[in-house]
Parts: sequence; C-alpha cells; structure tokens
Amino acid sequence: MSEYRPAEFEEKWRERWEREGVYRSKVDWERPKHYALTMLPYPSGDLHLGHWFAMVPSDARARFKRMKGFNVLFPMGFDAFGLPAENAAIQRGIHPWKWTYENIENMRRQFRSMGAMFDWEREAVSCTPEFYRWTEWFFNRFLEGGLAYRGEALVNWSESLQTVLANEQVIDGKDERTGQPVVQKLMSQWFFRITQYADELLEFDEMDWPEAIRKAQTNWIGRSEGARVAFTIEGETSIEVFTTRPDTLWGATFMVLAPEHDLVDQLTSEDQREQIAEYVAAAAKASEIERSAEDREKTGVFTGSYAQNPASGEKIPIWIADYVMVGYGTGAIMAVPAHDQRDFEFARKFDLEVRPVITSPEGVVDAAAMTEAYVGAGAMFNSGPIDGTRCTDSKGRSNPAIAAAIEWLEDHEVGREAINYRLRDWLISRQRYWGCPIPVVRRADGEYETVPDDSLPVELPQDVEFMPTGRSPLKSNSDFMAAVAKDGGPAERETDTMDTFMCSSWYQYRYLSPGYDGAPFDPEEAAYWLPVDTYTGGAEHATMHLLYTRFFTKAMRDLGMFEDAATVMRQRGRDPGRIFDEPMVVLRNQGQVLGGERSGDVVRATGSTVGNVLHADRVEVVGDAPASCEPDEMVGEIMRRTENILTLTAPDGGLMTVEVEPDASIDIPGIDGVNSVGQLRHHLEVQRMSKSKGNVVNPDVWVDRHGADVLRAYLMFGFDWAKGGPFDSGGMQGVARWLQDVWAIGTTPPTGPGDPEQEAMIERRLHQTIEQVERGLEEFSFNTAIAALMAFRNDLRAALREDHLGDDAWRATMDVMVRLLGPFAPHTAEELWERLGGDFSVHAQEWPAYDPEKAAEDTVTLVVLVNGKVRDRVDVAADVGQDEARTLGLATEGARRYIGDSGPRKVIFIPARKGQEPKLNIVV
RNA sequence: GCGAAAGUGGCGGAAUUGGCAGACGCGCUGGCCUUAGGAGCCAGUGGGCUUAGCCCGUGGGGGUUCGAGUCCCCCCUUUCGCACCA
Repeated sequence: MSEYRPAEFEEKWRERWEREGVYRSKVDWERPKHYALTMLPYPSGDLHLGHWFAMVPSDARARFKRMKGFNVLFPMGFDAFGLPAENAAIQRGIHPWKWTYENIENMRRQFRSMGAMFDWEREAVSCTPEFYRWTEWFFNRFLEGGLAYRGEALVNWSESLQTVLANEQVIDGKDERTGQPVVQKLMSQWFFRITQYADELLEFDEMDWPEAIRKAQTNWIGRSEGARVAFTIEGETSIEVFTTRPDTLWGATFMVLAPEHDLVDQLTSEDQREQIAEYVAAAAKASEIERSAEDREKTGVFTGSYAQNPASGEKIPIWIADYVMVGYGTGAIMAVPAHDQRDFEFARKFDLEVRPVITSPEGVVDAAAMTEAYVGAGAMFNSGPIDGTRCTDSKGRSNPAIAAAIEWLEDHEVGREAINYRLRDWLISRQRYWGCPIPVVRRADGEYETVPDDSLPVELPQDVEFMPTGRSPLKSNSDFMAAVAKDGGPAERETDTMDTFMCSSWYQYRYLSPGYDGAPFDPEEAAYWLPVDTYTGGAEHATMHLLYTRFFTKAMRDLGMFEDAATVMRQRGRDPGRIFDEPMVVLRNQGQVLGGERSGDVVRATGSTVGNVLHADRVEVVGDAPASCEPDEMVGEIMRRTENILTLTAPDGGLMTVEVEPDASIDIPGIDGVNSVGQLRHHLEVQRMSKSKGNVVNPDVWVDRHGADVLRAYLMFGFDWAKGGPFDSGGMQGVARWLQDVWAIGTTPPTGPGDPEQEAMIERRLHQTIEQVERGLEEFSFNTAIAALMAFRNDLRAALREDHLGDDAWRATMDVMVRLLGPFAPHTAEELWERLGGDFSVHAQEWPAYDPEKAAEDTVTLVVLVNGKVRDRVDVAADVGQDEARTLGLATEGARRYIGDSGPRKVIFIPARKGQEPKLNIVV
C-alpha cells in the first residue's frame, strides 16, 4: 500500500490523454452521439471556482455518457467580445485584443488542471475574424430575410460624455464611473424581429427544460389578447391603443401617452407646453424599473388636447404620464379608472371622471364611493350596444363581454382584435468598439446597404484610440469609417457593433467545425452532432441568452441554413424531423458557489430577562465580547437570526437567546441612519465572491493541496448543484478522505481466503451502488452519486478489515468500482486502473452493467406503524405479501401495545418498492 | 414594484409516485493509537422527558389523508431575473 499522492500522477495522465487524443471527438455514424455543452465563459482573466463548479459536473456526466456507449462531443470556447475588455482599454491602456488574448491564453492553461474531457480542437473564440465573419454573415441573411430592420429605441445617454452607457453602468441616474447625469434618449438602431417568433417561442413541447426557465420565458414573452382601438383627435390624426379590456371601452374617460410618444409634441397646446417639456425631461431621467413600480405616486401632465372615444363619442382629455411605457403596446392607453387600479389612482389624483361599466356583486357601482378599481366579473352597463353582456374573469375572446366589444369594434371599423407581446424586438446595436461589426454602410443618400458576403468580415481596426468617456473609438477612425457603396459612391461605415448575445446565439454550431470556411458550420458535422443533447449553465441566462439562441435557431431553420445538414442526415438514414426547431433538448441550471464570511456581529443586548430569554430594548454592535455579562445584559456574536429572535454565543461557549422588542433601539456603527433588526449580520453570511470582500477562492490553491480530483469531487459532493452555496474548505476533508480510502483499498490486495457470504453481501452492495451512481449522473444529482460511492467505501472497508474478501472478489469489485470512479475522479481512476492491470484508458471502458438480481436483498424489514407512527419492525422475506405481512405485523410487541380488545379498525399494507421497505399501517 | 424559485439538525445537504425524516459528509463528544499531525482508528451524535419506552420536530398558521418535508389555502423570510454585464 502506498499513500495517495495525486501530484505524482495527475499531470502524467493529462499529458497522455492529450498525446493520444483520448478526447478527440469524430463523427461516427455507427455509434449514437451525445452533444454535451456547457455555457462558454467570458475570458475575464482567471478561471475561478465558479467555472469549476459549472463545468466539472458537466464533464463528469459527459464522461459517463461516453462510458455508456455514446460518441460524446464536449467542446469549449470563449465568449470574447464585451465591455470589460473595453473598460480595461480605457482604464489601463491595454488594447482589448491584447487583454482578451492574454486572458484566453491564461485560462486555457488553467483549464488543463481541471482534467476535463474538452475537445480543444473544436475550440471557438467569438472575437476572432474567422468566427465573427459568420456572425456578420448571419446579419446579412437576417436582413435579407426581413428579420433585421432599423428602428428607434431608448438608450442611456450621457450628454456630457456624448456617449451611450450600459444599464449596469448607470446607478441612480448617473454614470457610475464619472458621476455624470444620464438621460433616456431615442436613437435609431438595428433590431431583430424576434417578436415574429413569439408564439413559437411559447411552445416547449418535447423540450426537457426546467419549469422555472419555461415560466420565465413565457412571462418574458408576455402574450396578451385584446384589441387595438383607434381614438381620433380633431383633425385627421388618430391615436392607436392596445387594450386587454376592450369591453371597458365605454368607461374610458381619458387617455394617457408615454412621455416619449411621437404625438406628444403635436398634441401639446401652447399653454401646456412648458409643463409638458419639464415632465418629459424628468421622465427621461428615471429608469423603466423605477417607473413601473406600482407603489409609486402617480404623476402626469395634461397635454391640452382631447380625443374622441369611438364608443361613447365623447371628448376625453389626453394626458402624458410615466406609468405608460413607450415600449409596450403602442405607447398609449385608454384609461378606464373604474376598472384598472393604475388608472383609478391617476384619476383620483387629478380629479378625472371615474365611470363604472361593470356591475359588482352588490350591483351597480357608485363611482363616487369607490376606493379602488373594480376588476372582478359582472354584467356590462353604461355600455350602449353591449349593455347586459356577462363579463367573466377570463381573458381574451372567451370572455363574452370582450368578444362582444371586439365584434362591435370590427363592425364599426374603429378597432380590431389584436395580440400584444411584452417581448420586444431584439435590439442588437451597441455603441461600442469591442463587438462584432455590423456589416452595413450608409450611402450619401442616407440609405443603408449591406457589405457583400465576399467582403466579410468587416474587421475591427487595430489602430484605435480609446476615449476616457467610453465613446466608441470607431467613430473617430477615418480609415474604418471610409467605405464605398455598391454603386461606387461614397459611404460611411456603421460604427455600432453587435450585442454579444449574437455570438452566443450560434456558437454551438461553430464548435462543430471552427475552421470551416464555406459556411458557419460543416453540414457533415451538423448532420451527425445536432442538436445539443445536454446544455448546462447558470439560470441567470433564463430569458435573454436562452431565448435569443432559440430564436436564432428557428430563424436559421426558416432561412434554410440546415437544409444541407438535413440532406446528409437523410442519406445516412436518419430522419431530421423537427430537430432543427430547437437548439438544445435538455437544459439544466447550476447554482453559484458563494464565498462564506464566517463571522456575525458581536452585539450587546440590554433589557429584561424573562426565563432564559432576554427581551432587549437596546441592541448595539460592539467590538469584542467580554468574558462575562452584567445582569439583564447579553454580549456575544450573533450565530443566528430568525426575524427578531437572535441567538448569541455566550462567553462560556453556550448559546443565549435574545428577543428584540419591536421598538428597541438598534445601533450599528457601520451603518448610518436608523438601524433595523434585519441589518444585524449573523454568522455564516453568504455572498458572492469578490475581490473587494477578500473571499475569492482560487482553485489552484486547492489543487496544489489536495489534487484536482479532490476539488472536483468536493464541488460535486458538497452542494445541491442546482442551488450552489457557500464554499467550505472543511467539507473538502471528507472528500479527500474518501479518495485516500479508495486509493488504499485499490492498492492493497487482501491476503485471506474470504467469506463467501460476505462476498455476496459486497456484490449486492456494489450493484446497488452502480444503480445509485448511474441514476445520480443521469439526473444531475452528483452529490447523491458520490454519497453512494462513499457509503460503498464504508461497507467495503469494514469487510476488508475483517478479511471478508478473497483476492478474486476484491479484483472483481475493484474492476467495477474504479470504472464508477472514472467520471468523478478521472486521474485517480486512471492510475488505479493501470495499477490493477487494466488497459488504457479507463475512460474508454464500458460503464458497469447493473444487475437487479444481484442487487436484490433476500430479507427486508417490515415497518410496523400504528396510526402512522413507527412502533415496531420485523424481518420478513423480500417478497412478503399482504396477508403474511398483516399476520406478522399485528403479532409484533409494538403493535399489540396499541391494539385494544376491539382490534384494529383498519390495516393498510404498503408493499416494498425500490429502495423502500414494506410497511404496515394499523389504524386503531 | 413585477416575475420566478427556495426555506429540513450546529453546518453542507439526502429523502424516487403521499409511505421509517435527517442518507452521505463536515463539525462536535467519548475512547484508542502514535515518530504529536491541518494525521489515523473505533463508537456516539435532531431536541426533550419521569428513558424496556414516550413526547416534540422539515420557516409560521390552517386543511386534505390511514399516513404530509412532499398535496391545497393564508402568511413570513431569503435568493435570482427585469431588456446595453456576460
């Protein structure tokens, strides 16, 4: 037996895997394929623990799939365009190319120590001309296909810097870096028509995606059924509104336009002009989230104009208010204060008419007495032709009142049924340097035309100067700007670049053939590998990235980009069916590894003691805890806080309870103003790792200390993968012990003859373990898979200690166990496999076959319950039937204690199921 | 504010279809061993009690059921997303 010294073999195996191309993935139509994909990282500079946490379990599962007989593709690359590179350029004078490439180099090197089975020959880097040539090419196709267009959108505009800022750069209406004020400004930009696919994007049939993601996308798309209605204004103009409640049209007593609405200027009367201008300017300063907050006091200004309600024929005033968003619907609403809470609040504040048109359960509603809008069901009144129609709670045409209103609108040609989406078209323009150029030029006549495909890519110029303001350096680069139109005339190049979500919308296709130059991807590869079978990544991408990539795939399908791949598939006898409808079949999200800050506030609480509890009327955060406390005083570190109950460490190491009175004064020197109980920090504060908090965990440190396999196993064992949680180096010790034990077991052949009965027990446990590990890997439950292997280690070690295993049994057990270990601890498994005499490589071996018969127990424990509480147990045959179980169960001591003379009222037998003992519940 | 998810020992977390709550690991307690360590081995470890046993226990309150961590209703708390961060 030797000691477990991973440093002595991990690097050796990584070199050999690379040298022999163990992880090269090649098309092989004889074998089933599995495309495992993990979200590509941004090259921020260092491979941190979060990357390990995201990628190591995906790697383990990809390895498992390979052992199960799949030909696995598991590629990796970099999402290399983006703001941080540009910030580095501005702040430190490093060119984004250099910064990004150096980071990529460094991360590639760090990636190696993970020991993952990435096929690096498939690597794709989105900021390389070979990659973004095709991103540009997609833009051209989308434009041709009518999926790209120019439109107007609000941007965060800094007047003083003359530049556009990202949302994250704006804090409280100011540029977070320079403190310069930021306003919302309309700007002409490029869009993709994702809304054209809104309905199809709502379909998730045959997709194995988390419910949370599907809900997030469904809400994001926000389909609502209703009508568009035109309100005429004196003269020819009309304002179109979208409403989900056309039935309440007769109750529309005013209109509200978003401050940015096109017609605001035209509708403003002279005497209102000043007020309106002021209000529009103020609204531009508020963000959309602030504006749509419901508890915000309603504000608005009357334009001075009136529109005609097409139903009642009445003149109704037109206001502007920031609770109406220019980007939703038509940017204008008909206000029905009696039946919409927002409109109601607005009407009460500005003393506008409230006219009910739906009866409440109490009958006709008295407008003057209303304190809130009535949004329930009833019958229509005050509504001319639709009076008396029943109004239900349902939405769209299934509501009789809405159906009647829509018919009336269409008959009178003042409106029509319409579906509106919250989803807006995808704004792809970014006023940045470090992104994929948009391949268009603007001719002298102001029209845009695309750069022909054979001139792609439009390359980013190397020689640029970065402004401290953040303004795109492309604008002042005359070589880049100068272009020639197709007719030979002068033209100006587009200086906006594309949203980086463009690159990540199709990178899964570039991985198939990163060097291919005839198309974005090689149809021969695509035919075999597509679609992505398993996609893993963070849930924060729920709506944007994952919606965009779905849209992209559907657009590609409709533009015929998968035709060649489909042809190849048919030649190979595989039916393409609908596989190009969606990019990824299975999606799973992992959580985040967080940094743990392991100290709570030390507080002094004073008040009155009742029993063991101190009722505190004063709590202050102090420095260190003293050795003892005064009466009616407790001092200690907060270990836990549940609402207003604090648990403090006592000077003697015990725990004390403090109940903080509602009106207690709380003093936290570090936090200004009036402090609350909720601001008190308790032990084990969990937060994101960040350099400023000094809680960043560097994976290299732990690889040096324990080896890559221990870190891998810890990350898979210590967390619910979908949830994440705080990194705890103590927890790694248990995983290290496990691999040390496995090592010791695998390198120490037994010397005794063994005990056949015990050997059978170990074989049974082994097969149970195969099943548990396999299920864990299939279901992304990595922690339970490793727990099963640890439990098996416990049994195996106990058996070996007692000399229960002979050499043959030990070898047979090792043969299986080491293969089970492969996905989790690839280096250790490889080293043990070799020492046990196996052929290179363990990762090319077949996954051990689970045999249910070998896993089956002969006897099981019948659990005897009385009224649902466990009262006794009795050993029975594994296939015990109801009658026998009933007889045995009722005869147990525990059961007899509770069964009176009258006998049991009812007996329920729950037969044994997989992993569960049979049960007998006796009701008395 | 809107939307989504989650809440289980001192800690990370298990619990398959409504069927023994706390697997596995950390920590802790006791013992052993030793070339004394960030070591190893053995045993114990949800809380409580009048301890052959019993009672309580999955954020709080109510309900359905022979049986609820799991299903339903109300409430509280936390985390995540909200369109130019990726």
